[in-house]
Amino acid sequence: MLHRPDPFNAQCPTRRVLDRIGDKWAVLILILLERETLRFNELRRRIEAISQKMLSQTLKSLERDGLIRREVFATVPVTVEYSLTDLGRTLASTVDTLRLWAEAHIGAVEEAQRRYDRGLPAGEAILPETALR
Amino acid sequence: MLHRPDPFNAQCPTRRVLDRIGDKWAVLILILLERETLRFNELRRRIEAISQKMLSQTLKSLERDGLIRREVFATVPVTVEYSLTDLGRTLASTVDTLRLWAEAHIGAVEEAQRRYDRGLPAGEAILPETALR
DNA sequence: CGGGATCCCGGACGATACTG
DNA sequence: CAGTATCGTCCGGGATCCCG
Repeated sequence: MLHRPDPFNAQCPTRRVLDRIGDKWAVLILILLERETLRFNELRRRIEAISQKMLSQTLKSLERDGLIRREVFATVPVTVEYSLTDLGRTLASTVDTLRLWAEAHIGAVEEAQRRYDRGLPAGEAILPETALR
Repeated sequence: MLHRPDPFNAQCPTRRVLDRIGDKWAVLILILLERETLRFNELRRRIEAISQKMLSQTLKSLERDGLIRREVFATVPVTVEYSLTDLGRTLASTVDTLRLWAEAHIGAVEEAQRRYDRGLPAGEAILPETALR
């Protein structure tokens, strides 16, 4: 690579990758598939409130990125299984730490929100004007 | 907590936290602030293509979540500095591993995309019908 | 069952102008 | 400098129908 990746440059490929990770549905799908291979409607049932359109669309782009594998079995009716590729597995484990963070710190976040909504006092100092710069 | 967090439940708070992380701008801001304290327009310049509206909006919700701290200095014109809170720092380091993943695997992702766009051969097996289930 | 195609709405987002 | 306010647009994504 001729120039180092810069996610803050709008054109940089790593920025696009970051944006994809930023997809809320993609994150949930990766976390689920890290645990087990699932079929389309199984994913649909597990991820509450996702529409079939978004599921199908998100699965397709994850497949395009080489993160998940799509296997079609010629049964009637047809069966389609989704699983992580090796590449996808490396990402999924990273993404799962985000889930762990969320579960561990959800309390602190909610408390911060309540304080902020009350009028953001407490914890945040009001700076003296002596601190001019 | 009475019931365990379930990010797949649309109402679960951890799901909302995950969605916030899913915010593309939030991720970039956290990564930048992990490195150093920055002022509003400094952030604006560094994050290419962000509008002042989105920056202001994202900063506000990050502050509300207790992830960043906003400090106003009574200079003329006024100076505002943004920095991570302790809570924000724990998240930022996790998020930064995503950036590292993106930089490390961007090549593999782009190659997968090219293959997919060519007609998704190579690597993906066409299953024999004998594998009926 | 696992989607694709179409229609359509609301909210996200950008551009611009104004202010303390 | 660091925002807020207003407006207008665009498109993400839900709903629905259909098909192999």
